[in-house]
Amino acid sequence: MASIDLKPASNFIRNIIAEDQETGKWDGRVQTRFPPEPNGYLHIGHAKSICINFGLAAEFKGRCNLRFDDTNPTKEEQEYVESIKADVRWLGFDWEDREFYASDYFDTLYAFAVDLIEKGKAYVDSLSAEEIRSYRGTLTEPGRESPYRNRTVAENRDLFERMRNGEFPAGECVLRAKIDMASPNLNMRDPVMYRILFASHHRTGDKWCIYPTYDFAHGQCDSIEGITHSICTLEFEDHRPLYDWFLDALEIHHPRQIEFARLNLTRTVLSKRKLIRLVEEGYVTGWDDPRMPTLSGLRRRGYTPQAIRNFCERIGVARRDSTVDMALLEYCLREDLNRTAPRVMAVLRPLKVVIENYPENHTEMLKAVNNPEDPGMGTRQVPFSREIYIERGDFMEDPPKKFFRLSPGREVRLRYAYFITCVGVVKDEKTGEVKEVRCTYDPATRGGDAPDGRKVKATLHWVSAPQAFDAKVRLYDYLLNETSEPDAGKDTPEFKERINPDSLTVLSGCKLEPGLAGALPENRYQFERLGYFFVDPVDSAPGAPVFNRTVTLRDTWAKIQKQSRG
RNA sequence: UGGGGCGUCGUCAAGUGGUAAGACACAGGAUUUUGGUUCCUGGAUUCGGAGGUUCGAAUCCUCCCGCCCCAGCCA
Repeated sequence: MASIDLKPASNFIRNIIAEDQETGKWDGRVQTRFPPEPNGYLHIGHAKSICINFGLAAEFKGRCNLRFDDTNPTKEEQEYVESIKADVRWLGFDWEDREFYASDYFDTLYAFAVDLIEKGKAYVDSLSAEEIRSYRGTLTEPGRESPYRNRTVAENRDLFERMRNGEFPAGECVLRAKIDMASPNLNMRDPVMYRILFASHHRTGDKWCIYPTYDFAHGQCDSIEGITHSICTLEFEDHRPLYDWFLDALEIHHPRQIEFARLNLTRTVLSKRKLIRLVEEGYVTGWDDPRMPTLSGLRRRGYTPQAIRNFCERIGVARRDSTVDMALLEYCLREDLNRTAPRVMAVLRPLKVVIENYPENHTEMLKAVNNPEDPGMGTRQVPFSREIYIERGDFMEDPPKKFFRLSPGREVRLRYAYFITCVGVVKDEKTGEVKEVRCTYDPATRGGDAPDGRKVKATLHWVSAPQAFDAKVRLYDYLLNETSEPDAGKDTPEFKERINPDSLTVLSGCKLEPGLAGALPENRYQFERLGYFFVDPVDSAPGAPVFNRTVTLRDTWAKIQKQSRG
């Protein structure tokens, strides 16, 4: 089936590149990169960046590199590079043979540093970390120059080499750029270029005991890779003058940096720090918990790469801070799943219905359509018998005016089966709870059409009791409750107070049509009238699938109920 | 109170001097064996505010207001 790739809409980065192509600024070349730090899992905010970088490169017949910014061995691990690669691949992007690491360039970066020392533009500082901080000044006051700032080139060269040789303990000294301690831009107040870290690196092992800072590495890595458009988020805008300074001082290729606003989403968190707290404090089961906005979480929830890519195209790219409504993500998901997911009948909260005038010990097979949106997906047979299950919520003994499902005396259609009429209920004597509904059926309505043309207001899904397959189903809801503050500003309650205690509901004994016994991990289905479900690849066992609700169907009735409740 | 950004419908977002795209959400209606899908229809006399330039401004100028980022040897 044709996919639903959207035509690109105008955004300022696309416009810049298009203009560069027209003017031949980069000789028609477009080279971007997605530069994650391998210190955590990717989330949907990263997906935005991935789609921008890989998407723009593809659109303009360019290339996009995958580069790991692994300059801090104390935080980075191989496990993360593997998960990042898996996530980017899953999203549908291919970096071919262009898998790079900042650590690939450590030798070059070291040479760059020496070059700056030779040019008198870098020096070894022996101030402590605390001293450097206090010498830096504040937002409103200029900093002071380090007493070590005017060491000779020879001395700096010697000291830096000794740093590299491991002659100093961590923290003893650092290499700094000699720029301007009075700059109103704090990034220009002699930033640290190299620090001593006796940590083994996931790729270079113990080869180095000094590591470049992000600020000294990022721009040069982009330069080395011949990046034309260095796309990053807004918080790096203040660093741009510094990157420019390094590139100019080093006299090397100078990419153009373009900043855009990071993604924020309602009803969830996207900051790495908060995500870690959710995991570590046990609010979720892990980084791939289906409630998490991580790509691994969304994948396990049942999201499709196509839906996420379309979402990223629809949200646009701009420089203003914004928070996208989760409803848009869900819209993109349903749009994709509606076309592709086979329909099936499943009763989550079963209520038994006995059809009094249907023969006992009899079973017949009825034809059901697999996907009304795609006739090519064919049909299947489902069993029907005297006892069936319907959804508890589809029956009301004393219904309000707008409820038009089953209730005493009312006739409804059982999808693909018969019209049935409620003729009575059986209640628990003590609690008054409805235990069973008694109905009669009209044999003339087989398949769901009345020959006399009479209409019915509702069509219910159902599952034949004797053949029903029992399974566990998990219903997921948003991680966070709604906030009255539209934008998560300073005055919003601490996010933990907003955590939704009902983000997970586990249902067992759900009644599914028998064909689902063979559901395989990662299969997707639409449970008619309920939503889209995904067979969990971790918790399912052969013959015992566990279904995760990916997203509900749009539910007008639920909306009406919510409104009438006030 | 230093520097850097940003303010267009409830939420995203086009638009860059010629008279406010689109999407989601929302509200009506039609079709429907999923209260699903699909399909119509409705909505900013107005672009943070106030002045100014101009025949004409969301787009140019001035002032003001609000929000975000920066004081890691994190990225």
